[in-house]
Amino acid sequence: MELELSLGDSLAPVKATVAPTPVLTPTCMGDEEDLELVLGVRAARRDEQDDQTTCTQSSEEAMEGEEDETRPHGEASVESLSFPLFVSSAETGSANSEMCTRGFDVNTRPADGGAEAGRPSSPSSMQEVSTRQQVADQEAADDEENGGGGARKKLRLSKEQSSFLEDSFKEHSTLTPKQKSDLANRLNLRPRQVEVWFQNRRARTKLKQTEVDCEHLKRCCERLTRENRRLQRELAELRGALRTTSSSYPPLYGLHHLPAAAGTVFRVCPSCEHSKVVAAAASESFSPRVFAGGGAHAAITAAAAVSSPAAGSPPSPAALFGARRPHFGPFAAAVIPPVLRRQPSATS
DNA sequence: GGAGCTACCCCATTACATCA
DNA sequence: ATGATGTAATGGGGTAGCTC
Repeated sequence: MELELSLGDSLAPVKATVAPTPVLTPTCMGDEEDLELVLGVRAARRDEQDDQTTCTQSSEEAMEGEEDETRPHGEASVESLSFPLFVSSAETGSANSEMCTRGFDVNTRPADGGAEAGRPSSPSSMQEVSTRQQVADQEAADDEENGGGGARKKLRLSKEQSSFLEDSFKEHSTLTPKQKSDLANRLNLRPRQVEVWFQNRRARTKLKQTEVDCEHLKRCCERLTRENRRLQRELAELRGALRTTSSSYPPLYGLHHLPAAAGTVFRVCPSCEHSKVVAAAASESFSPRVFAGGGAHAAITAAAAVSSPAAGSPPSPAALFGARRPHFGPFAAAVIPPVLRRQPSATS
């Protein structure tokens, strides 16, 4: 037995199986607890990226040459901030302790001459050139160490770095190569680190959103369960009334005096007892009116069509799938908003 | 058109740092 | 000291653009 409900100002009807177990479609959104599910996670596509700069490790050396020109000296940027990371090892924990003991900071872009160990950038100095070489050598040695099965270094970004990345993420949750290299330059990180940070940040956003969605569906399910119980009670009462009245009146004409609800039609198929709430009132609570003898499945189907959204607009997925696929688990594929899933390219 | 390459993404997982 | 938590980093798999 199915009930098609329209709860409140719900945008889409909610189809729920009445018995034996309440099941709901994941379309139960749009009520007063509606949540904004659309996130601009995938704002920038590759085809929008005019800058074809490659940002892999291997290309970082290629970028070094232009670094000093692209970096906005004197501009208000994170670089102009006094990073604890670059100034003192006291606040950044073991990573900087490692920096002290090993002579370089694993949090900074090693081959970058910009800000090593608390020293402001002075691109033209010979000392820096020599330091760069040392850093590059150290990086190479470090890479060997990692490749040789050494422990993976765990880096902690400074608060300034994190907050700057956070601000960038608020503006755009994906990166163009240019944005990536700019951020890497400003924060003295490797482009790969910036890229990974954005990936992890998107994952965290999605996880949080999933939790919110689950919570919403849980509330939705609880409400529908309550509604389901209430409707079952009413159904039982109506069946009792039907039996009572049909014993004293002819079955086709005996039900007009039953309580009516505003805007709600409740049809019971006499042959199979397949019933459906056809059009619910704006209010969630209603008392069904029973039409006996209206009876054929065709009538019910037609009535269900009436309950679909505005004429001319396509029927809701619940209405479309209802006939063929009456039961939806609460955590079907549609639980994850499609916008958060990988979207096909417009060109494909 | 298809193969190869590159870059990017998501996803699951690992590994480390920090905290209670 | 230890388990829980947060998160940087890694690796796999998929997709798209480009070149040959």
